[in-house]
Amino acid sequence: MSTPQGARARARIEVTAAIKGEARRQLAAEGAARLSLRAVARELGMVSSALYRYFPSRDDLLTALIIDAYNSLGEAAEAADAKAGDIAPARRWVAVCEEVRRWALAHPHEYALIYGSPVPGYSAPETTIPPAARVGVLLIGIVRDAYGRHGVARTRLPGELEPEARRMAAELAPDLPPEAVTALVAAWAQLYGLVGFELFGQFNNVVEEREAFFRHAAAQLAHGVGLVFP
Amino acid sequence: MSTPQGARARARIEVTAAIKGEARRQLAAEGAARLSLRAVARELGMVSSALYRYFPSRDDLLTALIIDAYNSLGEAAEAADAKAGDIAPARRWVAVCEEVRRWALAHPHEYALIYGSPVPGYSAPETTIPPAARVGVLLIGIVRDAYGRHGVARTRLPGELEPEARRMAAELAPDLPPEAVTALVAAWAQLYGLVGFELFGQFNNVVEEREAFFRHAAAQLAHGVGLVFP
DNA sequence: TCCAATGCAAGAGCACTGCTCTCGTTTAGA
DNA sequence: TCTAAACGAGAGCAGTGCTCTTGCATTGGA
Repeated sequence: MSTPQGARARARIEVTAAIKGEARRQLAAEGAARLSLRAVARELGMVSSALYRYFPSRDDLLTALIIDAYNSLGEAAEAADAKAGDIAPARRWVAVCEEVRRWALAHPHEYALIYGSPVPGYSAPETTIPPAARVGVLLIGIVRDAYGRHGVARTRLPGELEPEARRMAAELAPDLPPEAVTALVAAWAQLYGLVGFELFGQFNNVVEEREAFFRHAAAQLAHGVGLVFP
Repeated sequence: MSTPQGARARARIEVTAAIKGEARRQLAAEGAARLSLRAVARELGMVSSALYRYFPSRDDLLTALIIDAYNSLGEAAEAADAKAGDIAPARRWVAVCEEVRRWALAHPHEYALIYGSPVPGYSAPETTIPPAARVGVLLIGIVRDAYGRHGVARTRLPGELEPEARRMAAELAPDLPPEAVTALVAAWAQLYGLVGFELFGQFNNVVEEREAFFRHAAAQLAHGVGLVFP
């Protein structure tokens, strides 16, 4: 385990980790746009061209950071859900939403990297999909739990949306009613609207008590997907 | 009117407009991050340093484009509202939301510039506030109209949010009940969550029938702020 | 054990970027 | 008419991502 292959392979793993670590530091400090390969190399005492042995391009380094950010957010959300324990699904929902907001405020540049404007000329590879889905999967689980316990409040869908709702349900949560899945997907996107507006300054001079405002809005989102507060 | 001052002032206005025009073209084609002062100057047949006589920095040029983008979106939304005519407020709401989405899909880079991650080291000056508020003001007007016609559905606010809700109402729409204003601000942010997720690829492999999905979600938002569909 | 193949760091260099400074020229106002 | 401001052009600085070549060190097979 300590030396799976030769010393060379071990060194490679260590250097790769050091590059990612320094890149993450610079990302957190300055943002993705100011993340410079040369600065990372400089800080690590190596020359910029040497860095290309580990990451073929700046975009590949960014991809690694994107995956890390998704996983960090996913882990935080999952931990918050676990810590919430066996409470009403609606309260679990709010707890997870609040943790997403907390994580975003603590890691603004990472958040901007994964949920802000995409870097031009960059398209995220398939590898980012599973980490990106973690929060969504978690929210689905909460609604599933509520459905198993006492059902969810049901609403009517417009006819034009019914086939799509059925398709999404089949794809994401076959055990849930299509209206619930549709509402869930919308609430998922709306959650990030709330977080993004606060983080990117759109709430400046508008909302002051942001935590209380967010808590209320998250509770309304829960209500929208059919979760009820006991 | 044609020559308000001398030929020099007129030329200045024309050159400034040409720079903004070319910059807007490059922004639409490549995105804000790839907008290059030198490329703009090159395309206009001038040398890069000459451009600094008109815009003191790249950020100032970006600010001009941001204001234009906000105004373009605001005009589109206002036009869509005017075109909708004297229909039920809930339907006006959906019409405006759909126009916001349409504009965003037609101008993805402009949308990313104003609602995506902020450019690092850049803080929007005060001048951007009024254009940025146009869509919000329009939505407030719709709810006000509904309130004047037949009131809006009222919900209860948690106690911790009441002072903030009153403050927001006093600031944004003193003639509306605080719960309505709170719901309105949340729905405003959530609208951009829906649009951003579609535009930035978060709906890939999740939502297919995006127009119908969005229409339904926008109607649910209207419902959330107390508007009713006749 | 030796040796060829490979991995790696370093350096030079290319084509860019935003931005500054200087130098003549043109223009507008006193 | 004279002067100060505005202007375009050019050179130059410090920085960027990325490529290519050059040597050295390590590795795995004969």
